[in-house]
Amino acid sequence: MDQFRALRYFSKVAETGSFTKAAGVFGVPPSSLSRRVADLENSLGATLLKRSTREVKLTEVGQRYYTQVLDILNQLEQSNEAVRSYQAKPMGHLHISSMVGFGERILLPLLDEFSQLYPEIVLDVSLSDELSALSRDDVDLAIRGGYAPNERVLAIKLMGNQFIPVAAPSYLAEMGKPVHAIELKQHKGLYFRTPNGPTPWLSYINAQWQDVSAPQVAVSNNGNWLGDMAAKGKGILMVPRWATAHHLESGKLVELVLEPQVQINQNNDMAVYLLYQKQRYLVPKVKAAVDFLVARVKC
Amino acid sequence: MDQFRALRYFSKVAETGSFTKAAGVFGVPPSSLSRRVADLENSLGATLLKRSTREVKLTEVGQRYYTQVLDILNQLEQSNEAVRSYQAKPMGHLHISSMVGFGERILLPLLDEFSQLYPEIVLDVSLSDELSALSRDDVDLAIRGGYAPNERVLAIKLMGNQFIPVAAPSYLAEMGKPVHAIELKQHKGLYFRTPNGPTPWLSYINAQWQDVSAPQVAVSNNGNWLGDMAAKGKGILMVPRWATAHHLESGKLVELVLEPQVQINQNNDMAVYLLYQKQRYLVPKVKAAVDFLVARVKC
DNA sequence: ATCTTTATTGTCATAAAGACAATAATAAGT
DNA sequence: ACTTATTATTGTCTTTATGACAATAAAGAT
Repeated sequence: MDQFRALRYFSKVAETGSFTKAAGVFGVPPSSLSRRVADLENSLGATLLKRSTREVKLTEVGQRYYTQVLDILNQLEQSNEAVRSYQAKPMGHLHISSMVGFGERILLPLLDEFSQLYPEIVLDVSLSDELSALSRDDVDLAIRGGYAPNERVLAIKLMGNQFIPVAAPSYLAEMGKPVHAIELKQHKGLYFRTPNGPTPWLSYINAQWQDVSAPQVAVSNNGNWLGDMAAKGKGILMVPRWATAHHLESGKLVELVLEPQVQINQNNDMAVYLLYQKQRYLVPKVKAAVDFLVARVKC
Repeated sequence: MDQFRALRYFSKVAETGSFTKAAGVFGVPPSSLSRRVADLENSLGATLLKRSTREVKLTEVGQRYYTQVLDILNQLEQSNEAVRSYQAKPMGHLHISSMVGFGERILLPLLDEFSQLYPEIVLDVSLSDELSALSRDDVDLAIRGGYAPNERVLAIKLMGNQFIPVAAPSYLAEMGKPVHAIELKQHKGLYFRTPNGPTPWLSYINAQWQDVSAPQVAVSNNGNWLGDMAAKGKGILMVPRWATAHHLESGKLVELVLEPQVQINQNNDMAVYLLYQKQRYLVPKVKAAVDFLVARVKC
C-alpha cells in the first residue's frame, strides 16, 4: 500500500468532509479515495471516518490520527521544500511576522538593505502583537517577545526587552521626579495594551510584588503614539529601551531611576526573540534572513 | 511514487551504509532500493547519497534530510501505534445517552463501578427522553424504550419496560380499589409526558381497544415527582416496574391488578434497549460498556 | 413516498514496483 | 600495475497496486 498517498487522501477527506470533494482536489474518482482510505483503516484495524451519504465525520481515533497525520505531512513537505531549494539562491516569498514596535523601529528600516542584497526575495511583513502560530503556517520568520513555543522551533535572542520608565522633562518639572517606586501611584500613566490587557507596573517592595501602576491617562497598542504622548508631558510610560532610544537621545524623554526597580513582569529576563523552524534553516531565503538579522540586530 | 516507501528505503540505506544490506532488511533486491532512492532524489532535485562500490555516504543535504526523515517516520509509527492501542484497550471519551428515568435509577449508580474498572475511559452521559439519532449525533451508546429502530443499529434488550398501574394505599382507601379497567375513568390520573404527549391508558375490552384514562391530576416528564405524587395519594400512575421498585418494596405504593390489563400501548412488548452502531472495527470502549451493562442489567 | 446526492463495489485498464540476470565501477589484494 | 571481489546500476519481464468508469446502495432532503 502506498501509505503516503493513503494519508493524503485520508486527511483531505477529513478536511473537506467529503470523498467527492477531496477526489476533486486530487483529480481522481471518489472510488479511489474510498479504496485507499479503506486500505488505511484496514491496516490500522480501526474506523477513522464515520460515513453517511450526506457527510463524512471523523471518529474519535480518526480525529486524533488526523491531527498527527496533518502535522507529519506538513513536516515532510517542509523537509522536501528545504532540500529542493537547497542549492538555489535565496528567492521567493519570505513571510516575516513581527511585534509592531520592533517592526516599526528596527525591522523595517533594515529590510531595505536586505531587499537590495537579495532582490529575488519578495518580502511579506506582518506586524502584529498577536502571537501567530509559526508551526503549521505560512510564516517563515517571527519576532516575538516570548519564548519558543516548542522544540521544533529555534529561538535566537536578538536583544533585551527590558521595559524602563520614561517621562518628559516638562512632566517631571510639573509633577516632580519620583524616586521611590511607590510614588508612581500619585503620577499619570501611559499604558501599552497587549493581547492580555494593559501591562501593569510592578515593583518588588518589602519582599513582595506590588502593583504600583499610576492612574491611566491613556492606553493604546500603538507605541509611537504613547511615546509622543509621553514626550508631550502627558505622563510616565514603561517602554522597551530600544523603542525609545531616539527620544532619549534627543532629550525629549529621560529615563527614571527608581528604587526599587519597576518592571512590567515578575521575571525581568524579557527579550526579543527571532523564531524559525529549525528544519527550515536549510531554505536559502530563510537562512539569508536569519543570518542577516542576527548580524545586524544581535547585540 | 510511494514516498514513504522511498523514505524508508533511503533511511535504511543511510543507516546501514549499503544498498545490499538495506535490501536484505526489506527482503527485496538491491535494485529496488536503488530505483526508489533514485526516484526520491529525482523528485527532490538533489543528491542525497554519495555512492561508491565500497561505501554509501550521506551528502550534506542528505544528512539533514535523513535526520528529519527519521523523525517523521518515527512520529508516523507512533501515531499508527496509538491507533492500534486505541483499538486494543478501552479508552477515550464514551458518550452515553439514556432515558432520564432509567439513567437516574439504574445507569448512573452503575457507572461509578464502570469508571473504576476502566479508568482510561472518560464518561459523558446525557439524560434525555428525546430520541436522539444515534447515527448523526456523536453518541456511542444509547438507552431507549421502545423497539429496535433500524438495521444499522444493534439493539440489545436490557429489561422489560412494561408499565403497571400503581397507587398509594391511602388513595385506595379513600377512592376505592378499582377492579375492572373501565372503573379507572372514575379515578384520578398522573401522567408521563413523552415527546409525543401524555401517555393514555388503554385496555382491551370487548375485543376493542378503549381509552380508560382517568381525568388528569398532574402531567410531567419527571418520573420522580410523579412517583412522589402517587405516594402521597394524589392519584393512579402508570409506571415501569423497575422505576417504582423502591416504592413497591417500602409499601408506599401498591400494584393494581386490573381486569382486563391496562397498558400504555397496544403492543405490550415494550422494553428498554441498549443501542449502539455496528462498526466494521469494534471499538473497545464501546464493547467494554456494552458487556458491562449487559452483565449488570440484563435480566 | 420520491428524488438527489454520495459512498461503495465490480470489472477492466494502466501504472508502479519487484525479481532476476547482466553490466559497470571501484576499492582491495597480489 | 593488474586482477579480483564487491557493490550499485541498468535492462527486461512479471507481479502488484492504483486508476477509471459504470452500476449499486444508502441516507438525507423535498
